[in-house]
Amino acid sequence: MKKQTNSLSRQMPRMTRQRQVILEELGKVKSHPTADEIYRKVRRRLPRISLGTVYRNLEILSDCGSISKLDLAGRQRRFDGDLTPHYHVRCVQCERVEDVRAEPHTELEKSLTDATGYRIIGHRLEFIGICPRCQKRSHATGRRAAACG
Amino acid sequence: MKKQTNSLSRQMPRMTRQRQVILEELGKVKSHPTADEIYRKVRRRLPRISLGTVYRNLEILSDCGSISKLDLAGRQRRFDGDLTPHYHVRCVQCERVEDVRAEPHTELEKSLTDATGYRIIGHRLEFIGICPRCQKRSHATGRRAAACG
DNA sequence: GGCACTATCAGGAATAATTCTTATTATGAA
DNA sequence: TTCATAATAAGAATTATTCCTGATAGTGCC
Ligand SMILES: [Mn+2]
Ligand SMILES: [Mn+2]
Ligand SMILES: [Zn+2]
Ligand SMILES: [Zn+2]
Repeated sequence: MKKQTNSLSRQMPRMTRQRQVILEELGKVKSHPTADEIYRKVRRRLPRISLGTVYRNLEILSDCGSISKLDLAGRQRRFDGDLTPHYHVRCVQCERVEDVRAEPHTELEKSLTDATGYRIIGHRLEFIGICPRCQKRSHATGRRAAACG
Repeated sequence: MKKQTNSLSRQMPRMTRQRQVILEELGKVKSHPTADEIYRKVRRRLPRISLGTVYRNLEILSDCGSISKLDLAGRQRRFDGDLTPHYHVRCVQCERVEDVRAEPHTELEKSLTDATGYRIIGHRLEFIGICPRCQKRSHATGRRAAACG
């Protein structure tokens, strides 16, 4: 329903305290936090910040190319401070999202223009699996399917 | 393209009129409609149906393997009556989603278990581009953003 | 410093998609 | 028919996100 904003389409505006802290907190983690996870982290340093400010600044930082907004499966948006091109793997049980270090498979896009008529500008590849933690737990308990960690 | 290990995990319950019409309407189209698009179609035949019933039955039909629930980018869920394995391409401008007829690239999943520790059960590959219709309409804005989800 | 101008803020309302609750109705077995 | 169960319509609730508003804070100019 929303129009897609072009990446790098916005000049970096002034770096406010809130924006700085959001950027720092996102840089600290290897996970791929949602807006409200970032909000909780940032609030420890800026207790008066609002969730709206977090959303707005994540959008701004993403627009000017300082962070990346992930478009993964699931209803909640996730953000990534790591700008190098990489894929992700998601645990179906605990929803954890981790990096997959691999060369982008640009060859996948070959010949698709002919096949579809679309001008192909990219692709999203996301692996689905069960993380080591959840594998261990399902062996141990033999049941349970949510909220690990 | 998640493997079909746990589809059919629910036995098909009785086929009600509402469920039947939802299935038929989804079977009619080549597009990948959202729940409310299906709701609008179905309502022409069953004007008293509720959106909640559409959601509930799409869930049930998907659980028992009669349709598939797509896990694409974007905040709105889409459904597909076509159960054969295939990929999709999404137009960034008009959000249209169309099929990509291609062999599943199962080789992508090779070696990921070693690299990540995850037990890989599938992958989701979605191409991003501009559809022929939107190419015609757009003003040569040469955007080039390789999005690797 | 004082002033205008603008960006950003906090807080909360609004929106959108989806799920849940409740009272009612349909189905089918005994 | 009687009864238990499954499914329904309607709408409330929830969740994630965006938008609005009035207040505040940074910037350039005098
Ligand atoms: Mn990452
Ligand atoms: Mn399809
Ligand atoms: Zn896990
Ligand atoms: Zn298009």
